[in-house]
Parts: sequence; structure tokens; C-alpha cells
Amino acid sequence: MTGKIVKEEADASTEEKIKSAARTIFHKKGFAATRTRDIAEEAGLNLALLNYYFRSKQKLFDIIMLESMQQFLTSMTGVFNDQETSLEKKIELLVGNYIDLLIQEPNIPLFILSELRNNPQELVAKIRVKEVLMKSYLMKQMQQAMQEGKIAAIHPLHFIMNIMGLTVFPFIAKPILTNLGDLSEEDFNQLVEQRKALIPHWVKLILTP
Amino acid sequence: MTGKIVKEEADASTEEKIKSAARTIFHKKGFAATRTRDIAEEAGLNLALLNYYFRSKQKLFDIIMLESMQQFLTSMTGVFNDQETSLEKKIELLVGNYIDLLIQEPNIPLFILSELRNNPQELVAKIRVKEVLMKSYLMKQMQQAMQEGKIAAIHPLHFIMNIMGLTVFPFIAKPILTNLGDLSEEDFNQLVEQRKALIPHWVKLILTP
DNA sequence: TTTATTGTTAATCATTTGATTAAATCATTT
DNA sequence: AAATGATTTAATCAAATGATTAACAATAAA
Repeated sequence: MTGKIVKEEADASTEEKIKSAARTIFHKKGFAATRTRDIAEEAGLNLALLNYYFRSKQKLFDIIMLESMQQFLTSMTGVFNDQETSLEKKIELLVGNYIDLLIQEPNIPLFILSELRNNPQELVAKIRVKEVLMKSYLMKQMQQAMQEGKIAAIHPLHFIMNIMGLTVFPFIAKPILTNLGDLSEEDFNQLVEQRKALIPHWVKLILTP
Repeated sequence: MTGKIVKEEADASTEEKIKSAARTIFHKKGFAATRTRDIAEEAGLNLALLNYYFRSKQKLFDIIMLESMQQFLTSMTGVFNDQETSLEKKIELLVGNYIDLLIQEPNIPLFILSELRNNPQELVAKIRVKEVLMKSYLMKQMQQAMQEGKIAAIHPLHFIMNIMGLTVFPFIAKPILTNLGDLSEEDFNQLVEQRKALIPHWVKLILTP
């Protein structure tokens, strides 16, 4: 009955096939619009296997959601607490990492944010964004630079909104933007590639005292 | 059978009650997660009335979606083609209008964008964003200012991504941001109110030649 | 008032869909 | 090989849900 529990490392392949299919479809359509049958079909497996391995659609979803949020968060944790790199360099790295990630996984932001509106607090709390972000070395660097008058005074949240807005929003609005500019997938990616250099430049302007 | 069709202006009240309830719930939960029973309950009406007035969930949704997109688009059309106002002034007005709208209807952007990923082309085409935006007087002003060297050379899509990203993203990421900053509804609104002045200022910096 | 039309309701239908079951297959151990 | 346990499948269940129906109420027309 509980194959996976007894035999922890059964055949990772099937379990991973299901997770991979679930990731694809959940990311694209969200929880409510996804049918477990779609996932099974995408994985090329019988529907019952999904429940055999993960008990329920909800449990499977929770795993995918948690991993997606962590994947998103991991792109910044490494950068943020490096004591060697300058504020400027950190912004470059952060934007670059995110754009690389988002070109690979363009559906993650809209997936996370659209699901978050139903669950608000619980999930956000679970991944400790607040600790990771607000108590990071980057924030200390910013505070100090502001005190020394090296950058303009700005509320940390405005700073975060700006960087994330400039970096992530294009991927959220991708269908509109590609229509607006008659862009192919290729064109779009090229445009956001440019933003790896542009956004740090713009942010520097914003921070100029 | 087809009450509404025969008698066009029957009792606007019931029809409007349904639309209003549908708007509320669709905006908050999206198409797939919304049950017609929820809408009926929110409207304080019998479930069958929904189908009596709108034939199906899908038809009702299409109406709400179209109106929401138009509402969103209307915030810019007026501003964009005014031949009297400067580029700078237009940015101020645009950002101001959007933030006012979004404080009233904070769920619209995520609603539109998350539904758009399923339907991509059809809906985007229907509202003529491309015409409204790309062929606006604002765009001509930009081109001319660039040629005259009065503003920095920038791809129109980067310009749009920046303004929209800076303005709209905070509302899309609201649950995360309020958690990050321990913000009440009030606090959040105050913060985005500040952005009415800040974003035009930042955009001006970005456009500085 | 009577009649016809429109609006509303409770009950029901039919389909979709998440989940379970029981039997079959595969793999591992003895 | 036999036995045991893990994995997989087809068939089925039960609940949720969009939609319809038939009866009833309200309103307007005659």
C-alpha cells in the first residue's frame, strides 16, 4: 500500500516523471485548472500512480510549489550574503541570475504569484523570504551606503519592488509584450538578455544620490 | 426562455448583481477556481439565474474579462493621445491613473495576466493593445525626442516594460511585499502612493540622455 | 380581471474529476 | 522455483459542479 514509504529509494524514475510532469502543467495552468489526468498523461503513466506516490493532487502540488519557491529564492540567497562583493556587483549578479533562470522557467513567477493570492500567509512564511531578504548582508550594505550618502535614501521595499518589477514583470506580461512587439520567442529572449546590463545601469541611476 | 434578449432593459439590477459578484470572485480566484455557485451566493441569488442571464459560466467570464481589460486599457488611451501634454507630463498622468485604479482594483492585473496565459492571442488581439499603445501620440513624441537627442535611445518595449513593471508589479506581488515589510493594507497603499511621484522621477533618470 | 410575458426557485441531470480498489505484473529474496 | 513485497493497471466510486427543467411568482398587456 505504502510502497514509497517503506522503500524510500524505490525507483526514483517514476516518482521523478510524475513530479516533472506536474511541474510542467501546474506551472502552465495553475492548481485549479490542472487535472490529475493531464499530469498522468504528460508523464505517460497511469493515473493511479499519482496517488500511489503522492497521496493526492494537493500533496503533489504542495511539493511542486515549495520547490518552485525555493528555486526562486535560491537565486538570491547566494548573492545576498557574500561579504566580498559590492552593492553594485550584487545587483548585477542578482539580475543576471534571475534572467537566466526565467529564460529557462518563464512560468514560475506567474505560477507562484497567482497561487499565492489564495494561500497568502502560510506559504510566504514557510520559505522565510523575510529573513533571507530583509536580514541579508545586502540590506546592511544599503543602509550603510545611505548613511554615508553614497546612494540616495530609499525605502528598502521600493528598492525591492524596483529590481523585481524591472526584472520579473516582463516574464509575467510576456504574452502581451510579444504581441505588442510582434516578437518571436527568440526576440523576446534577446530583449530580456539586454536587460541583464540595462537594469543594473538603471538601478544605479535610481540610487544616485 | 430568452428573457434578457427579448426585453433588453429588463431589470438591470439582477443582471448587474450577477456581474458584480462575478467580477469580485473571478478577479480574486480566476476562472478555473471559481464555481458558479460561489457567484450566485455572492450575489444572493439562485444559481439558475446565472445561466438564465448569461447562458454559461464561460460567457459570463468572457464579459467580465473583456470589461476588465478595457478598464485597464482606458487608463492609458486618454493620456496617450493628448497632443498638448509633454512626454514628462504623460508619464506622470499614466502612473498616477494606474496607481489610483489599482488601489481600487488591486486584483485586476494578476487576474488578466494569469488568465492570459491560457488564451494567449485571441484576447490580446481583441482589445487592440498594439494599436492603442504602439501607434499612440506618445510613441511619436518619444521617437522625436530620441532623434533630437533629448532623451536616451531606448527600445519602446523596454520603456513599456519599465513603466509597467515599476507601476503594476507591486500589486501583483502584494502578498509577498506586505509580508516582507509587515505592512497593513494602509501601509501598502501609502507606499504605492509615494510611487506616483517616485516612478516619474526614476523614469526621467532612465531617459536622461 | 384575465392572459401572456418575464423573472425566480428548488430539484435534478449529466459530466467531470479526484481518489480508491482489486487484480495483475515485476523485482527481490530465500 | 517459490514466496514476498513493490509497482502498475483497468475499472469503478463518490463528490463536485456546470447546466437544465418544470413549476411557481411577479409584472405587464389585453
